[in-house]
Amino acid sequence: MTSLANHLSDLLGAAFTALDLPAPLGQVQASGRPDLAPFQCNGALAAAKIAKRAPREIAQAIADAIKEHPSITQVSIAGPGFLNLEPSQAAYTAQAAALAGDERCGASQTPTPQKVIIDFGGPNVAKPMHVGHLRSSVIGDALQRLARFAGHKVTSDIHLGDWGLQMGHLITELEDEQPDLPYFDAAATGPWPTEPPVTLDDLARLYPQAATNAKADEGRMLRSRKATAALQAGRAGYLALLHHFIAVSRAGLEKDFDALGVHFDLWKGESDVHHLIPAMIEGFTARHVAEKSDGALVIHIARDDDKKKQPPLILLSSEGSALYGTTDLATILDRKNTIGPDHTLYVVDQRQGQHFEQVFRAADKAGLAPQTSLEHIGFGTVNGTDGKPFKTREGGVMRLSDLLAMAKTAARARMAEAGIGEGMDEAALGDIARKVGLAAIKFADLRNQRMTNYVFDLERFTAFEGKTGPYLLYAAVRIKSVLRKAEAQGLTPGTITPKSAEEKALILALDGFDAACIGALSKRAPHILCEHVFELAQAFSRFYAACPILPEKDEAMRASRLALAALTLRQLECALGLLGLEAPERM
RNA sequence: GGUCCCGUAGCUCAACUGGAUAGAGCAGCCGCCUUCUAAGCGGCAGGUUGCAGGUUCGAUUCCUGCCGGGAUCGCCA
Repeated sequence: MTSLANHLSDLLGAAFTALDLPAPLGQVQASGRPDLAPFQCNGALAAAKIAKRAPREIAQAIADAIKEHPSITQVSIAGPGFLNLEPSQAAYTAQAAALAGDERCGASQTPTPQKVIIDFGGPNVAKPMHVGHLRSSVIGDALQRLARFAGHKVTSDIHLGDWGLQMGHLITELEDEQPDLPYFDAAATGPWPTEPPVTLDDLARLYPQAATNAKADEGRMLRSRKATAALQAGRAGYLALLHHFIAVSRAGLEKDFDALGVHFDLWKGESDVHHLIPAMIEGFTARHVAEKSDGALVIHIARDDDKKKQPPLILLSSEGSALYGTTDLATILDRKNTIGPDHTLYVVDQRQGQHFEQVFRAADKAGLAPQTSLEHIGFGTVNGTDGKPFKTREGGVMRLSDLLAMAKTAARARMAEAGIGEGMDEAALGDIARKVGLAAIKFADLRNQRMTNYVFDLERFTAFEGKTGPYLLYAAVRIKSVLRKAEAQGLTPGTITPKSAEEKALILALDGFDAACIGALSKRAPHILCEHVFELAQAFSRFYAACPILPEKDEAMRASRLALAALTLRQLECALGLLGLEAPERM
């Protein structure tokens, strides 16, 4: 189906074409002045430059050409040549019917499906999930859902950080604490204990400890780097430790991501492409893509027209170990061989922008993938209300699981206060609180433009009023309640025939879904969809306040409003789903 | 110091790639529950878009220069 805005754009486009002007000038958009008309077209102003004619004169010609069309009830010219368009009653009715009859609630599918990989630049095995991981998880998840919904073939990969220096840090730090473990004997070949020598808490403690020590002591750093190289060279005890670390870490991560409702097709990590590295590097060297520099093996990626100095990508450190960029290249190679993606998105902190620039250029230079097929989806850092990196009151990082628990508790308290869910069992209440708390957190994150730095404010995250996740859920829940009662009374929805301003406004809001999905995906900007869902929920709330549904005496009008409510719920739940939110039955 | 990003209401953020009177939410004030969930709805107030120039019919948006904040700059990720 076609949105009303697109339908009108086609109409205006034809009118522009008839004047020997480009059709895209006919682009119709939601009006910036909804008090004047719901839609506007600014093409006459741009056309004035091309045709060297007065903009109002062109606008008048366009208006004359379209004013008799059945979809339009009024067209007027304002200011320097804005065209204001008011759709006809027939257009509203037809559009509502089309939306109600469309399985996808008005959202189109891409005409050019692609194979897309979404790399979440996963958590580091050595560190627990904290609030900083929220962004990549939630943004990446919204993008994978949007891309799938649009018809692309998506493969998501958490892509754990499990192969670099952090493993050397963990190994050597553990050795200092428990030197008698069998893993540290260079000659030992196993078998190894099946019980992991560490817990999740141990990992969380060991890594920062080692990193701090190494920063202060060059000799300590060298031990970590040598251990990293030895691990990568295949030392059996270290590999056994690696597998323990990954298993312990993954068990914790699965719990966290499950609680967050984020799922991946692949749980790959850097260590999974280890076996590809030697041959890859050999090939690079043979083809003179890579060369020696200061004891390391590098790929030069600087270009003559660079404004900014581009340091080379380091493939092998002077200790002989692979680095972050090396495994990223090997991963691109692996994906080329196993999946053959058209496009790869890396949803990773903006601070790694330079790293990805290096990797993408190197991949292009080495013939692994064209640079245009690789895209870094950066985002701002998570700061506290003071503008500095977020810390708890005690000065530590806040764990994601603690944040989720807090939001859930706050939601539960709000329900008790409002007397919601009396008579329900504890499990059902907990499930509602979980959904509400999760919606609060996810929406608070997603509604921000991706690139700007992000202020983490616990109060805002657990707020349930205003422009929040729970507000959206609440709109859906109220519709569900109405529909339940309608069904109990044997009432059935009918043809949507909007009469009031609120009903028309709601149809227009519904009609914006397609543009929101396209915008959010093409700009990799979930906040555009957030904006749409909020406007939809708002339009519904106004309709709900102004237009009685069940108490309405006129049968046709009641059936019309019931159908409009049902349609709204369908799109609301669809859009919420794309953002990774879920509406309960009651709240 | 080089490069990049940011600066919009008291606070947190939008503004569909140059359009009309810069919009929301929170906080503040005033109304609305014996009609479907008040986690709601309506209204009021709140701005020289960091500063100064430039480009043009028109600038939060594009260009230049300042001021202020952040990120990053070869073997960490």
